[in-house]
Amino acid sequence: MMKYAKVVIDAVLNARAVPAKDVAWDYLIPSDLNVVRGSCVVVPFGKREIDGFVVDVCDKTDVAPALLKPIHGFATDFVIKPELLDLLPQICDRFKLRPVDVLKLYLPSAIRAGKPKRNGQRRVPASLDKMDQPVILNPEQQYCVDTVLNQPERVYLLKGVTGSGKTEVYMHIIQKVLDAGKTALVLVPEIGLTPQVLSNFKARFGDVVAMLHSKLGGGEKYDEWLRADQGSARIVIGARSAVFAPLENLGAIIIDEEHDGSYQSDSNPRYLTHDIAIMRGKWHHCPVVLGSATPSIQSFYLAEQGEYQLLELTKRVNDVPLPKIELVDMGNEIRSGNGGIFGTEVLSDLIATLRAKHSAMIFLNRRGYSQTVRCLQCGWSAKCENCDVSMVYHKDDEQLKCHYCAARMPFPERCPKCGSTYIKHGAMGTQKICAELEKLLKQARVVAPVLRMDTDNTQTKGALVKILDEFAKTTPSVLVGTQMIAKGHHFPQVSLVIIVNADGSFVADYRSAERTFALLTQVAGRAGRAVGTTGKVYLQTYMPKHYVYKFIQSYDYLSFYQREITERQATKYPPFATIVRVLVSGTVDTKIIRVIKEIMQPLRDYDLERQNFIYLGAMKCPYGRLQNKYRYQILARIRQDVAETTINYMYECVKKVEQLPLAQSVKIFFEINPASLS
DNA sequence: AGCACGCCGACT
DNA sequence: GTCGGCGTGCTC
Repeated sequence: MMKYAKVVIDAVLNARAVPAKDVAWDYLIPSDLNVVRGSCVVVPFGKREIDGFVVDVCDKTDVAPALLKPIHGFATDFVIKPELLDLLPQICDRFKLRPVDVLKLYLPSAIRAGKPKRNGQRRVPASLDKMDQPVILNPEQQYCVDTVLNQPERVYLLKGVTGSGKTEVYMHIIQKVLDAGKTALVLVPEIGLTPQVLSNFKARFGDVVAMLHSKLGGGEKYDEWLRADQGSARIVIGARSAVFAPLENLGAIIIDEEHDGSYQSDSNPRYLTHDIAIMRGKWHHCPVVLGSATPSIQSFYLAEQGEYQLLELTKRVNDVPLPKIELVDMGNEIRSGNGGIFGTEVLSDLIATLRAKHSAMIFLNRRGYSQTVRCLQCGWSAKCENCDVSMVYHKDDEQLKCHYCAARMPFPERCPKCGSTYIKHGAMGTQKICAELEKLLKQARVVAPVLRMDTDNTQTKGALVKILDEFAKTTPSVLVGTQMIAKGHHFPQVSLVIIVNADGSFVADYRSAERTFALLTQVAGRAGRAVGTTGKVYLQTYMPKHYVYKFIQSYDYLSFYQREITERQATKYPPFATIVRVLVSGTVDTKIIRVIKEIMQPLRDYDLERQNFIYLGAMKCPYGRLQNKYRYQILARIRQDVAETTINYMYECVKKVEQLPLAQSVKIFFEINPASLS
């Protein structure tokens, strides 16, 4: 009997063809090709040859026989696992994505393209001795492991303070999963995916560990993927995109530091790692463990509602006390005549710490030398010509850089507008802190190297490890850095942490307090992780009365959560509402505005009838132009009880407008609970 | 995206 | 007459 394949094609189609672009196309399966559900094939399409994904194989078709063409061959030998194909409709519906975009996540083009030729050696260490033995668990840890293994069909929220041994809990669960002949998926934040994490797992589990993340080179990525796909790697460790890892027979899925923002993708296709992990967990009847010292408000709420089961680790392994956090009122410092970077007491303590041969970490939530460059005479400031943002001075190469596009310009010696030489750096970045600090230490006659770590000097492979190694082996020394110094690294010799400007992570969005709490708690946790020392943390702020600092200082997650969830309920923000953002961008702003109006009209009518929206509005984006494209958005806050139907209606409206000739030169993005509104 | 088809004005 | 502009529609 003749066999037919339903093929989702990977072709960029004209907006006018939208009714067709979301569906599968029928093709004949030649008898000599073993095409199965999940095959990735090459098919003729018009006069072209394109890649396509076989989502079904059947023995009848509605298409006239004369129109049918045969599949030409395979794009790759990899076959998408049945589980992931089963989840395809669910994932598309949840995030309002096109099937082809999700299929491409399942089988990324780097993998489809095959193994590139490479000259280098395999970078991922092939094997390590199994030097590392399982640690005996404390009763709390053991209880967590037993609960997860005894009731596998659940989602767990594992809340444990820094240093309470969450990793050991994960490892014990994974060991049992392997013993049962199953596989495990371990997801970590992008920034936390260091060689250390991998080598810890390799040391415990040996060669069955594979690593998958976007920074791997083509050849390595292919190798690791292949090992997971064929089953020779039974544990996959990876960042966000590894949630689609081709593992069969999953026995556990772990999301470490589940509150981390990198689990939500910020470019298309946008999805939330937790949701995918939970769908896979359901399919495999396996547990999903979300671990964090500072769970996201969303996850803790779901645990409170009984959707997830809460497990807690309250004791720090080794009973090391948590560092003492002191708030420093920087407004006060200025009023008493100290206009420097550090509070008076902070600086003297830093010097004392270094003299006592301990090291220190200085945390700043911003990269570059200074945020803005301004002429004091005429007020000119350096703005990117393609984007509505200020350019940032980078000292390494004496350049002003735009952080949103490739624009660069040399630091002007004279103001381009009025010619004056009074050009001032505004707020500080890591580079400026380093320079200032070196001066201060010299004055105090303290000999300690100042190391810097941020996204600028860790782009090249191995750079990050090199800085960390140097910091670890040089005592005393100071490490100045952004977010990335906060994650996971363990430095026993650090007894002091300074958070230069705690307020830096506040931006106007409903999650800023949550983000600040998680980030600063984690930063604080870097101090005093060694037995016998009590660490100290200075938190410099201009808002010392802000509630988030009170709760950070007392390490009181629960009270923080209570306050936050009460506020969200009162103000109707997630999880008590769902936010939808429709972003429209393009080069002609009048067209964008017309598209926005077309989408808005039916939504306004819909709202008049039903009042499903707590808020509905259209506006220019905070960054109204990026990479020379204008950006406007529709923001909707939807009552939670009608969220699903309202989101579906909004999506229908967007799809309709997308088909209009008017929308042909603009791009429309549809996001549910977006991570950023800029 | 490409390509074909078809309906108009401008030309050897 | 017919050459070629691009608006419209289709690709299993």
